[in-house]
Amino acid sequence: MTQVDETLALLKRGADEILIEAELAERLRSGRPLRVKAGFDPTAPDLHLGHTVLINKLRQFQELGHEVLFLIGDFTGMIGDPSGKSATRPPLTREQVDENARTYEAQIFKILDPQKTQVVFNSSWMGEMKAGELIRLAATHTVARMLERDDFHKRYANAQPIAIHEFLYPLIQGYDSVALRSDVELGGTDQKFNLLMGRELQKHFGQPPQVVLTMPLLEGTDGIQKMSKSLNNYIGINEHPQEMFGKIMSISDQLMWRYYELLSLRQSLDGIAHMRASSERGEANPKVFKMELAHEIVGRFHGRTAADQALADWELRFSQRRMPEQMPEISIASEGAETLGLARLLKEAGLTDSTSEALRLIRQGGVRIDGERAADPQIEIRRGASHVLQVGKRRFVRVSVR
RNA sequence: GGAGGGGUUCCCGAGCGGCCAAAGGGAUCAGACUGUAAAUCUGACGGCUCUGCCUUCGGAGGUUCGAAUCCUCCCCCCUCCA
Repeated sequence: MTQVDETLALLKRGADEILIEAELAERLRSGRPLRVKAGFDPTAPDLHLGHTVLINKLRQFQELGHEVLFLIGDFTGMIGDPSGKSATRPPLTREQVDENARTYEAQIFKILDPQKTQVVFNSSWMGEMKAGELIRLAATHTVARMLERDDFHKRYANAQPIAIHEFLYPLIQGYDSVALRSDVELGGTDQKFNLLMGRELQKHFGQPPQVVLTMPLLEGTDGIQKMSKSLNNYIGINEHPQEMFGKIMSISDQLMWRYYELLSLRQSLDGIAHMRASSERGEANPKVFKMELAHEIVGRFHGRTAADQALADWELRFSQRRMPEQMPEISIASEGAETLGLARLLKEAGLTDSTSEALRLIRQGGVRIDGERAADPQIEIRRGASHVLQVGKRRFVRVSVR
């Protein structure tokens, strides 16, 4: 096995597809640092574990000596990647974009090497482009070609609206590759169309076409749909250690193996297969493996100590059903009344969204006062009293009535 | 420009004059069970001063004892034709 073969094998791990592998091998053989591009949405500076699948791969390129072009699509952000959900978005101000970029940096540099990362904005060349040039760019592709894209195709077939400007998105993303002279572009499998557009446009502009490397999309905590903020099935890398730990514990035992494969750096594929086999034979409790995974991931973003604490806290709360050591404290004004109804208090304390919900939960036995179930909606709390209110297994608040 | 179809509660989607705060599914929340915030089962799921009252079915008017359901105008989306 040559050095290039080894490198290639490394890069292929976890990747969904490499187009075209032979071209990647050739560029690796050249020995020069490759320009590796990946684009990100400017409005979403809140990265989640799904993004880290890709970022981990970028990191791998860096470790091999290549350069990462972290593209913030502030210009394309005006369009929004045509998912069918988002219509036209209001353009962000320069200040907002800069602010978001800083937030991105704070997050990605937990994984990427700042020395080998260039953060770039596509507004810096797209903002300069003349209308005539944009029309010439649009002239390079046909409507039929655009409709081949899966999103467009489905929306068109399902009688969903497609605005004309949405067709510009793939073109601009592709043009970014021209502007950056990228050698490789990474993206999720859902980005394949856009990534290939980069190849076509580079050829059109007389450049060697970039290699396209797609990574699988990580399913969200529901185990079905891809992880995304809008579906609220995500685990953000900036979430509190306890929350992050808990969310990982809440994924199904089934989904855990997928997370191991795509997120664990500690476990080899063989190691994962081994764990899986032993839990399927009933020799090991899947909960233990899930805790290991949660511990590894929390540790990656919050450090070892925080991960240890999150694990200990989780054990305490859910395996032993004890109250957490720390909880928010809230003081509620009784406004002259001698007592306050429990439902009202729950709402005021932010434990429920409405008193209706509070009453429901009380009737369903989901509310505890100082650890004792409170199933009577008529309960009143006296002024001056202080209690631990609990809703479900997870939400605690220490409330005092003044 | 012409013809037709459609906009329903967080999402999908039924309802098409009273029995509708409105089927069903999803999401969510709670309970049971459990070595998991897994799986499974059960229940809840607009708001409130909660056995009652108030506000919802694209928007504004109207018909009617009564409208998500009928009429008028308006806004938006889709399909076909031009």
